Amino acid sequence: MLKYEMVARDIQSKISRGEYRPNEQLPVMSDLCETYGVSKITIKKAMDMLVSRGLIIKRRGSGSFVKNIAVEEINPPLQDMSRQLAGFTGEYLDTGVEVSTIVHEFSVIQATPKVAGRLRVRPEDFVYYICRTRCADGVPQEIEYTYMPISVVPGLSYEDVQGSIYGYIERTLGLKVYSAHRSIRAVMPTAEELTRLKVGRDVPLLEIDQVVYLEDGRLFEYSICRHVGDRFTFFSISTN
Amino acid sequence: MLKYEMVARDIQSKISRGEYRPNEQLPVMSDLCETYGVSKITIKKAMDMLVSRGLIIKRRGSGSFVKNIAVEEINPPLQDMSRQLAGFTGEYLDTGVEVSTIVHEFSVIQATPKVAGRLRVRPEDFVYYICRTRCADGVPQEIEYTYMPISVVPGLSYEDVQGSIYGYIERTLGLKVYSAHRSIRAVMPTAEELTRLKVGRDVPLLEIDQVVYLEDGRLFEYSICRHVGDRFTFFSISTN
DNA sequence: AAGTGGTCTAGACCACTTC
DNA sequence: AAGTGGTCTAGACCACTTC
Repeated sequence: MLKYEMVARDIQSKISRGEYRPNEQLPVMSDLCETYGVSKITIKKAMDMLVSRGLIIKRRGSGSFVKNIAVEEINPPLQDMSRQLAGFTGEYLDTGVEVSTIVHEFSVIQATPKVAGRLRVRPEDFVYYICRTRCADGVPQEIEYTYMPISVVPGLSYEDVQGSIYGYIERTLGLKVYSAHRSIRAVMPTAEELTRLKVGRDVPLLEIDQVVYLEDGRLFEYSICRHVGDRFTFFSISTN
Repeated sequence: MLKYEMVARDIQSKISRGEYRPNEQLPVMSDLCETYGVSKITIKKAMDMLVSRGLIIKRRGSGSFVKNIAVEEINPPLQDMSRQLAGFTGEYLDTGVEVSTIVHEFSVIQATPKVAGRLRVRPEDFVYYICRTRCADGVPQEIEYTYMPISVVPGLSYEDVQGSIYGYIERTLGLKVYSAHRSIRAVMPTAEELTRLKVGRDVPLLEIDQVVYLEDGRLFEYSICRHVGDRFTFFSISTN
């Protein structure tokens, strides 16, 4: 266990136990160095983690303070960022929810100009096109329109597409998903989506348009994912 | 100018000029130390900034790589995170767009249980309730339902509410907005919103539910903001 | 003037990947 | 074995806030 992780974890547990209370000033860094027997830069790194988790605030010249947050928001931290890249299957891991998939289309096509632009391949290059409805306990949650260059994700089979594509990429190909660039909008379902998602025509969808990168910097996915409005929430913490 | 900022800026400009190309490996840290005449930890901090901006990827044991991104995405970086806390007025600063506001309601009420819970005040405490439609060049963009404890934001006047509340908080009260915790969903407009936002009943809205914190850790705002669907996009970059 | 957190260094040691 | 980035230290110096 890394030192800064241990310190961050300990301070976080003190906040959640009420030992450090909302709006209270935390001990100064030099005191924390003594308490934990670590250097200043290690304390700083631990505090920076707590800032990015939305738990504390730092002010140069004045000190660090616990945010006025509810205990429920502390543990686990406000959003489970670690699952934002896990994919649909990963999202429901260990939740006891049964995930199922309806494959509407799985084909290899030549990239349209728009898809080629987003995937950064040439317009004539071959890409997989996959359209799937993802369900939780049998209830449709989202519909995905996914494009992947066959050169980056070779050997994808119908069985993989019925299950977890990320599972295939990580376990079979040995690649690691690294980051996603997303934009989010509200949209209405198309006629086709109405039946596939089993929603009324007055139900809005949250559309996430994203490109996803591997650990080696290569772009392997462009996808548009449309979530049923009343069944999905996206979390975000911004800090100055 | 801080050293790590200078280094980050220089590497970023080399990426945008094509000197470092997509998927190319960057010089190793020890070389960058020599090139810029700074220590390893300063290089690391600069590279970490580029990772969080979505431009590069780091792999322990193998090196750092430029992501396969389009030049247009590089400069300015993928989303202007710095404006995510600027408020509606700040968002349009220096864009030449004329921002206007329609105040539907501005009152002091006793916090309902829900609002008290979100604002972390007692249910009987007084809070401002402000409902406004915000327009850009006369076109309605969003409707805001805002709650603020009068104890944290004293002296708010009708004039402030017609303009920028954040301007009042920062310039008159001398407080600084620090961070926001948000959740995002897709919703349909109410009958009232149809007329206020001048949209059809088939236009979805992007709802952002947020609490906002000051630099001293105090919670000063709970707001629900509903953006017209085809006129708003929210950006996000996730990294493992 | 005193106290806060932020930047930066030189260098030791470590975890991981590649060969 | 060699090369990569990551963690950590002790300490200098700095920017900013508070009194």
